[in-house]
Amino acid sequence: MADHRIHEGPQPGSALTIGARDDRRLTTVGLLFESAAGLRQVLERRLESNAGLSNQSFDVLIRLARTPGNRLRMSELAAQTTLSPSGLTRSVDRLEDASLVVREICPEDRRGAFAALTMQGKAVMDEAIPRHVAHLDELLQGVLTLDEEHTLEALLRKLRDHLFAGEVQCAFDPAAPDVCPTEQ
Amino acid sequence: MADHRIHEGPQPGSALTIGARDDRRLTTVGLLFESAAGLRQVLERRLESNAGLSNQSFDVLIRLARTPGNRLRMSELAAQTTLSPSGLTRSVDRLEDASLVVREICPEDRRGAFAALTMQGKAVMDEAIPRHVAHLDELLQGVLTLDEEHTLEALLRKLRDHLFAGEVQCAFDPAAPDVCPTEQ
DNA sequence: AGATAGTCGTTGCGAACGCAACTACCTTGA
DNA sequence: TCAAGGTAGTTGCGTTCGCAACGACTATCT
Repeated sequence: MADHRIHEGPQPGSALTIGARDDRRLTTVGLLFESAAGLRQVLERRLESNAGLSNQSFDVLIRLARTPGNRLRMSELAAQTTLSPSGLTRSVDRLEDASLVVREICPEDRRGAFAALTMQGKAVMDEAIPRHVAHLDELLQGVLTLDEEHTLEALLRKLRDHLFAGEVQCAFDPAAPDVCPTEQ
Repeated sequence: MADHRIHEGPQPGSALTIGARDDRRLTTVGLLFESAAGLRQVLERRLESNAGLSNQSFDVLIRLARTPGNRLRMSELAAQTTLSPSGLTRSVDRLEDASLVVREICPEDRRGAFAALTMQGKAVMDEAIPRHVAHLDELLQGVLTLDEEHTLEALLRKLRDHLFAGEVQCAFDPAAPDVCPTEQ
């Protein structure tokens, strides 16, 4: 059971029959959402029991852990995580309550603030990251070949870059789809 | 700006340097999450202004719209959407308040309930779905070739099936990774 | 038939989020 | 120098969600 999760093709009798091409795209984005949601769910479960961290907290922490100096501006962190400024504020509040992160004032811009990993936060991540990676390996073992993983990564990167490029650009010219500079 | 959204490789100086292979997988899942989040955000914005629907409501409604009879058991709907039973209850509550859906009792199992599209709900979806598809086409136009889209779909399907198969199986034997029957 | 266990859906509760409004600060230009 | 406008981050408020507990019903077993 638990199959036919998504519309695997519309029923011919339905009054809402959709063209096959349209349907394919609908299915693809459905798969994207389901994959992300499924992965998130599995990872969150394990992350919770391993380190007592939500997926969201882990996302913030790993970006700090992987930044030289282990600190990042709040705005930078908000941009990197898919979180609104207010959402990030609360998230950092929680991490600060848990003594994993501290806020540091920014000397050059006194409006700004850094979120910085504490010693304890670093220790937690030093343990949590390898576990997380191991879990990921275990989870993805045998699903995709190395080639397929590379392909998937490349396609997703293309998609993501396009989506966010379009978003940034809308301020200037919504009609120009691919002018925005991308990384690398 | 708005680039380097995700860790595009760890800094060599970082104390938390991670093996390159591990890093790649971390990046891939990061891309998966970001793509889904980005797409969700863009679609939601448009969906909201076009039909006054949240992405979540649309997800429920489209599954009803594409089912013969335009009705589905609550539990079925909960399984199809990535929503807990309680989450689905509230969602259907909202849709019922909006007169897009009605609950119908299930004669064969008097515990159960159907969620069924109302006339108005069907009318809304008859208009919303083509718009949504058009938006999707516009959004994805020129990002991926047809081949790439097919490849992406196939890879995502593999991934999703594996994730959910593992989830279901855990109840029986967590060590057996690919016994669960899949669709098609 | 009657007791027990399991399933379907709903509700109380607390957690997390986004939006809009706000404060504090920086920047630009007269 | 000082005013006007923009930016960084926080907070009030409303919304949505999942978990756990519950009531209603069904299935199973004796």
